[in-house]
Amino acid sequence: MLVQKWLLKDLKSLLLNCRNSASISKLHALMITSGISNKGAQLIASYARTGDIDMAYKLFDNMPKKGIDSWNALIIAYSRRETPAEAINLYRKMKNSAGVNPDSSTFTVAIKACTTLLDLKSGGEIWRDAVECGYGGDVFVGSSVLNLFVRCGRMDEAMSVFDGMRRKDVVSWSTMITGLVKSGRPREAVDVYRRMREEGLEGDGVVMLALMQACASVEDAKMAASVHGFIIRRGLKVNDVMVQTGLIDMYAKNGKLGTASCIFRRMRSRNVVSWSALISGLARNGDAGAALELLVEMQSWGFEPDSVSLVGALLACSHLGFSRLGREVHGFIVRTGLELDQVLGTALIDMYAKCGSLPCARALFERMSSWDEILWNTMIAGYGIHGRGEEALEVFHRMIQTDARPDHVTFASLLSAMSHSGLVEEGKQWFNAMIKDYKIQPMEKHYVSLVDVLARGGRVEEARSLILDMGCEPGIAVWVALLSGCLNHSKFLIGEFAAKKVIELKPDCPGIYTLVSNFFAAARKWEEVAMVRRVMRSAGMKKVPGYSVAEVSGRLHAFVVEDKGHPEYEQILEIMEEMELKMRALGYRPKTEFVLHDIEEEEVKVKMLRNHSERLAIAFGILKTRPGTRLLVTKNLRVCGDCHEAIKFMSIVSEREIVVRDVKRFHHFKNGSCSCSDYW
DNA sequence: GTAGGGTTAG
Repeated sequence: MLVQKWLLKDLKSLLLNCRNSASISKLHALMITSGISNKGAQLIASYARTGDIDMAYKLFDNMPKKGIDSWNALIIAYSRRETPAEAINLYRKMKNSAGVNPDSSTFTVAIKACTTLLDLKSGGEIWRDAVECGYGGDVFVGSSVLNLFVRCGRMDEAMSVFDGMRRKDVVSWSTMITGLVKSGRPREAVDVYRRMREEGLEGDGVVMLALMQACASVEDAKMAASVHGFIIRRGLKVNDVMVQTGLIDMYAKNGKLGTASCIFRRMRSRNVVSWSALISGLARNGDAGAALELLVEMQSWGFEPDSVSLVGALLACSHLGFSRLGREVHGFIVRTGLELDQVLGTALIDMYAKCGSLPCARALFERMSSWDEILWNTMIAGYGIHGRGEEALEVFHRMIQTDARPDHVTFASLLSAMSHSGLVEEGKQWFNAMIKDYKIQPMEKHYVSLVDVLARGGRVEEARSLILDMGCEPGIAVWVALLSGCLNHSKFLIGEFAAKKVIELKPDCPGIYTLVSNFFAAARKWEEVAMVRRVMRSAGMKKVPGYSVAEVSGRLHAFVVEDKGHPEYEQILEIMEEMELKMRALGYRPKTEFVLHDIEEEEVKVKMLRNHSERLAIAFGILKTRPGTRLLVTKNLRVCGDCHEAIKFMSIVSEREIVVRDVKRFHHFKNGSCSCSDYW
């Protein structure tokens, strides 16, 4: 009797404390001898918790009268054991047996099981049952079905359930906010957050994390500052690694690399995620060098890079044209046996393509085990920047034979590949197919490529009509494309029209002024040439500092214009002048119209051209390598027209293959010619 | 309900 009393009092905690199935059995036996029979559900839960699901099931099966608690205990057990399908089956079994009514936890757990399986059909069915049984407004059931819809990407359904919930707690609000962010609707996420505040609820850490992601994707500096301020004011886990990492990511994606680095430096503890967040942020926002330094530093602190940090590093290699390090990253992946998933594979393929190793890119592409849209797009774009339109088309044709759906990026890459290879008919054909067969509304970038391909082919009238028929207001890029075609084909009438539009739209980069000025010079309109210079001066435009990077013997060397600070500047000039004599003998004449300063002396202009960063980088490469070597130089702006001509001659006199990648495309210089047919 | 990753173009 005493045992029975004691058992009843503490049975729950006793059962909870049982670590293994055997000790539960002992208690179970004691319960039977003491005549306790109303704790079946707790026994089932305890057996299940220790992993003895068979015993739990046996017990359940032998129960003469199964109450809701017992059903729930078993359903929970199955859903916890990563056998959610079993949990759903059990739910259905319960529904069909008479005398039991599911309660809030039954529905919550059953719907959760459906969420794990992303089984929208069963989940919706159970949700309907819940509404029928009067649980439609239950906050737990509501949150679980909310989560189901969110995970399955059904935000509109989620929103309607959310609006119907009588009571909302922080979890339901944050599920909604997180869901909107994850499905690419950050502005609506912020709106929901505002509503939450209006209803008198404060966001917690999870909500803040979601808001940081929202700010990261829309570059809302004001919102970003207010989220950060809120975190500080509330003292909201300020030192929490997750929150700090969220802040780093947010600031980095907003281009505030200084703030991001500052927060990173002040962190008391970091993990791989925090390191990777900053590495990716730096790589994406153009500080590739800092990204790579951080990767090295990370390792010196004992953190092994994972696939995310390596993707960031590969992005940095792509930017810099650092093929040696890119290959080393690939080697590291192979050595450490890191799984080559779609994202990592894509980053590697992109790196090989942008570092000039198309065969490596293609070989890796063929060895992938599955191909998603982004992977196809990457390969198409890779051929595109190298002016290999035929191969780009071949890959595209293979793509449309699979279940991959070409998207706007696919066509942007494909059309740009057509324009870089002069495939006019194909460009037109696929532009039309994009609209008609793939139901993709053309965006400005698609128009730019098509105008480019037409104008390059000399069909400037057609290109102009296309611009005038655009559904939206034509931006500067389409006029620039038209103008370059007009310059190439000496179409001065339409060209003048385009040139005026370009000036009207106030270009913000010197290269475009060069184009306009060169066009007017070719048309012998000297007054307009002077006008362009005036406009250019008064615009006070931001001049992006140009630089070129050469990879020589596996190391990177950066050069700016007239790089007097370089330790070997004198030797570089020497070899350059030496080469120039031979180049002139072969017919090279400097195109001084590419000097956009008001300078009279021809000799000074020539000197300025000689000092362009790409030329210094190439001369350095020639100085440091043997004939026959392939040089790779990347430039952050476009290669100037005179350099383009000069490098052709440099490839002859230096007996080297010179590959220059500028912002637009690759130029392969070999034996005095370049892979691209025209400069503009 | 919990932070970081790949493709366009200039």
